[in-house]
Amino acid sequence: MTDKNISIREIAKLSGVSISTVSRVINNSGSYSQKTAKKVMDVVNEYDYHANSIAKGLRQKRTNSIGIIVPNLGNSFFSNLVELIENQLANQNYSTIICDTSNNQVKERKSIDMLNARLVDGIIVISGRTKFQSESLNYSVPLVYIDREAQNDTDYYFIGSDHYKGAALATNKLISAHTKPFLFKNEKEYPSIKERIKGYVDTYKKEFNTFDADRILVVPKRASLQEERAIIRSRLRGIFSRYSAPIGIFATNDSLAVNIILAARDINVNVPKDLKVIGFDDAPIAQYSVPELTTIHQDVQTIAKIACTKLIEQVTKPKAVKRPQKIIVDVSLIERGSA
Amino acid sequence: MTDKNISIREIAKLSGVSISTVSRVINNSGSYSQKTAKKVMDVVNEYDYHANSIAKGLRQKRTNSIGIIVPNLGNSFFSNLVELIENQLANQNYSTIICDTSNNQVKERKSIDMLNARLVDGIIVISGRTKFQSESLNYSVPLVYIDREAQNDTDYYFIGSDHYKGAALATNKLISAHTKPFLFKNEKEYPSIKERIKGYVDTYKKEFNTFDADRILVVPKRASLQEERAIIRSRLRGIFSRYSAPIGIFATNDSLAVNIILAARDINVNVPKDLKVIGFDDAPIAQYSVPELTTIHQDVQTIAKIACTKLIEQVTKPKAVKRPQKIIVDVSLIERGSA
DNA sequence: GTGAAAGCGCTAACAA
DNA sequence: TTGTTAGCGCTTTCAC
Repeated sequence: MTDKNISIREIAKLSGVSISTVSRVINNSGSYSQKTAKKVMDVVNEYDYHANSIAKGLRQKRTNSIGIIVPNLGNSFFSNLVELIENQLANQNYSTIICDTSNNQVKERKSIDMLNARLVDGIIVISGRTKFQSESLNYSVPLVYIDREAQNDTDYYFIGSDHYKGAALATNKLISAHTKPFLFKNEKEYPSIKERIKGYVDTYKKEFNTFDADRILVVPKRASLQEERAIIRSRLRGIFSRYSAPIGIFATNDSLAVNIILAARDINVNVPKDLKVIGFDDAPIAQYSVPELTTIHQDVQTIAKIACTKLIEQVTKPKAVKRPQKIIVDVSLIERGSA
Repeated sequence: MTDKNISIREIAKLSGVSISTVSRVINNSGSYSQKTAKKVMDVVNEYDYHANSIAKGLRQKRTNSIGIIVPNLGNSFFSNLVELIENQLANQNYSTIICDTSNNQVKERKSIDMLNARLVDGIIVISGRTKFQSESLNYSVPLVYIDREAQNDTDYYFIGSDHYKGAALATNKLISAHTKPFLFKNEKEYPSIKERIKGYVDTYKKEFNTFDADRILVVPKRASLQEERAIIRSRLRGIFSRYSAPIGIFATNDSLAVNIILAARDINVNVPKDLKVIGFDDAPIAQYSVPELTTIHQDVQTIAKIACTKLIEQVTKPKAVKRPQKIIVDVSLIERGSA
């Protein structure tokens, strides 16, 4: 292990040509003879030379790196997305600078400044708590939003699942199982969650021509799962005291849905016989509950692929960039045992 | 949104001083009067100037970025680790370049070359399938290994959980519940898993003065969880046909452990009465099984913290670097319902 | 086909 | 306290 990276200048010296010739050969640009190419490449290989991408970036104003802003890697939906995106980008020789904002707006702002200073070629913004501060970008870097649209920012691509349709699928499934479904949600209402609620409400109204707001129950976040399940149990008892089985519940995410199944078990309610539960996301956990969770599958693979394609398209052909688009990716109902 | 980042030269011009003075002010280095400082900062704020970190990096040979190599972000242990590390680093103004190698050695090699070319100030390598190819690094960048030691590479820090002790804790717990515990494992044997097995075997031998290799059962990975559970069921049936309840099982990871609980349920074996199961990792899933999983908690928080501290120590005080160390982080038994 | 030279934006001697 | 200047390693005109 030598202690220093060799530079293009030394390669030039060692192979007896000029720096510019070395540059041409290793970048396969301009013209050069096969003979010089071989001379140069031999030295390059011998010394395991790799161009300094910092210098290259400074010179070209193009760093072959993409920033990715994510609210919380602890959430499997996000970490899967990031993994898939990183893979796509790496295949095209882009490196990924990751910024986990912990759902914190100050960190989000700092991340953007940092990415900006690092001259990233593009940024992928994955859903976060609040409106993304794109106005704080002081230069025009290609931007793609996933899962949550930027408010007041129609200049960029947006890619997201069809949350509305997913909710409708779930609700209809519950209705056709002879229930008048309830909706369980957490407190926070991200735009994607709003869409799910809307899909549920509309579908419900369409079927029953009426909708009573207390069909929507809120499960606040608590420090421990135990406390959350206690809250769910009391909600469940409330429902079963006023309505008769079977009851249907559409939960706005899978961990909530599984917690409902577990709470039901605690109070001896049979799922799916007396209680039918459908979640959203198709998180790993959906396959570890008893019964396994029926849920709406988000096509993370496709979302990641489109996001990368569209971003790199903008990066490489800034001229050809069409009017920004809103791309909605289809979802599907995965029937397992819970409904 | 202006279309171009303003440079230090323009700030200098606008505030009527030289670029070196601007540099001194924004970096709070050298000396300058309060008056010039104010003049400069006013312009800096007005134009929302941020130093170009690429140029800075090229000049200083220090990029304030850290590379992190991870085998698979889909694994919650790894994604949690990465999230915590990213947070620590961001607090100290380092950005994180992430490389998900998908457990693929070619990608690992490519990642290292890339990080090398990007002049990262340090690299954190999180456990992967095979020996980390540190000899391919052609310059001496500080390196910290997490969860898997580099073979033939004693020049760097290593931080990992006390897998051996964790396994011993689990095994002893099972023994004190009057079982002669079995061990369930997947095919792959990472070094950390090897330690767990060793801890189990040693503890078993210590108690019973003998050890029979078919106490160790292998559950191969399959395309679907259903198939894996079918295999587990048959293993379980085999055990119950030859031994009487209660049976104890130490599983080398939590998802395997939860699958065992689910398989047991399928064949009407009561957990924890007739079958006691202990996992390893304390993954999120451990709290979603019925009964909840008793498991060994890895202190990811501490691991991340030490890794970052040690790495940044090496980055900032290369002289002061002590002899590399192997740091073992304590683990603990979390008693829930499954054992 | 090849080389010389300018310069990307910044920091860090060194002078003044 | 401040300014001048020389590069960091690379690409890219522009000559030859």
